[in-house]
Amino acid sequence: MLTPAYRRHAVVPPAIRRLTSLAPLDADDLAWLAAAMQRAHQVRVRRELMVEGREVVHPQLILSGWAARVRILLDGRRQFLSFVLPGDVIGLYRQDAPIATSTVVALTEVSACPLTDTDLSAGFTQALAVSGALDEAFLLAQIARLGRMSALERIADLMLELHERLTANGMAEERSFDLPITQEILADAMGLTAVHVNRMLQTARRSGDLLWANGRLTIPDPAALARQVGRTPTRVTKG
Amino acid sequence: MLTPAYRRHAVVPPAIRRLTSLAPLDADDLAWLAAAMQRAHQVRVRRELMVEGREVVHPQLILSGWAARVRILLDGRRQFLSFVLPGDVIGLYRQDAPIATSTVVALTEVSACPLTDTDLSAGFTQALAVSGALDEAFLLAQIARLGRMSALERIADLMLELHERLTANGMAEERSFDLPITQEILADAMGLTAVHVNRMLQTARRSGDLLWANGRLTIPDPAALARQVGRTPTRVTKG
DNA sequence: CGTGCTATTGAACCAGGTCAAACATAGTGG
DNA sequence: CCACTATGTTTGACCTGGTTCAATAGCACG
Repeated sequence: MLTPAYRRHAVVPPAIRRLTSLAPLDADDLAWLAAAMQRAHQVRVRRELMVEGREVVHPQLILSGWAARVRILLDGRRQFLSFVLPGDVIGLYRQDAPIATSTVVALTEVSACPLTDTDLSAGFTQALAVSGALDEAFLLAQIARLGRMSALERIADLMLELHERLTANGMAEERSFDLPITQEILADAMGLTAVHVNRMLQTARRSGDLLWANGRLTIPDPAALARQVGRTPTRVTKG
Repeated sequence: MLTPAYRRHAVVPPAIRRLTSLAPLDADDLAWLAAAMQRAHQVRVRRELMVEGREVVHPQLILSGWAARVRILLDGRRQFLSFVLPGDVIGLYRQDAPIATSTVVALTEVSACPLTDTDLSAGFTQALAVSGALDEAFLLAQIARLGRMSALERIADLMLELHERLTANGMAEERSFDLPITQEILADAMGLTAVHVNRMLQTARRSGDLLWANGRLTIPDPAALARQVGRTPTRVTKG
């Protein structure tokens, strides 16, 4: 067996980084994963990886780029349900003949690979289970944000969540990460208008809580901000 | 084998009614279910069926009564994440050593039974998978409501959702159902204040969209209201 | 009858929305 | 190299849906 590509590089790809952090994967698991990653395909910005109501062929593992689950109301109002990051899996359902419960759209150029049944080795199953549980936890957090937090709190809380998730797959620094979205997208994720998001970001910048410039978000003091908005790390397994 | 209790009655219990509507259950499945239901226990109003962050022992099937998943912020703000109705399953995780991602609290007296591993027969697995997918779909709907709908739309949309769910387990009439909650609970579910919920309910009543009196909610014309708020039935499987 | 919810109403207030214009910035094609 | 277009950010003035606070009323229950 050849040494997988990621072993020859200094950096482990985000998707592998994340999955191995969810459950211990052995050599077999990693080999399957490497094979799956061979089948990666690119998705252009604004294109859909999955469409609500349509039948799901197979789950997909995101390898790079940002995507989001989205729902559009009849009059055009748009709500992003969650962000989809490298290492995330979409379209994983356990029932027969599943249809997608939401549309997933690429926010940047995205690379993703299908996960066929044969990819689901032992260690993998556990990793996907944990991943699914985390997905749910993030949906719950999103509900609490939209329902009961102020605009400023929502933004701070989301940024901390993204920082947490991007840290898990090696895409974040100690106190910053690339944030390749527009203020309008952030607004549609937080149930706000772009104008108000802009103003709140300025407020956050003035108070030194959040700096966002040139596509990079900086949280000067993540721990302090987390304390301030009452956020605790998301956990779904014991130990 | 004795005839299960529900066969001797004219009405099928809501939990069984719902589960059989999610996937065909054979005699074996139903026998297991009947056995599980023997182990039912009661939970008093305001008591918790499950606590966020605590390890989950086994999943529980709700047999009667209303519950809700809830999150409380540090300063006391409360957000209900979803309603839990008879036939719903809570605490079903696929990973090892799972911890609950949210607290589930009884809104009325609740009867629930644990689902031990032995309960998970063949047909059951599919039913639980569909149930899980529906749960997720309802969380997504909740996000869209909170993020992008007006107070009136949120209430109408939620009532239609509840009507849909209660119809599935036989607890709703053609155009009405029992709604055993307070306006304050509804407010905390919709990210509003009780005062505003009260006013919007009056508006809905005046316009003839929604009538709520004596713990019973009536939707004079469900189809028309659904059209009005742009709601389509929640589906997660083909066919 | 008091005590404790829950529902209802009124009045003042404000977080966030709306509308519209200005200002970047980056392609892109001539 | 310069319009020209397109997309994103920023700002100002004004507006409104929903909140807040406080008081009243209805009702079940011990």
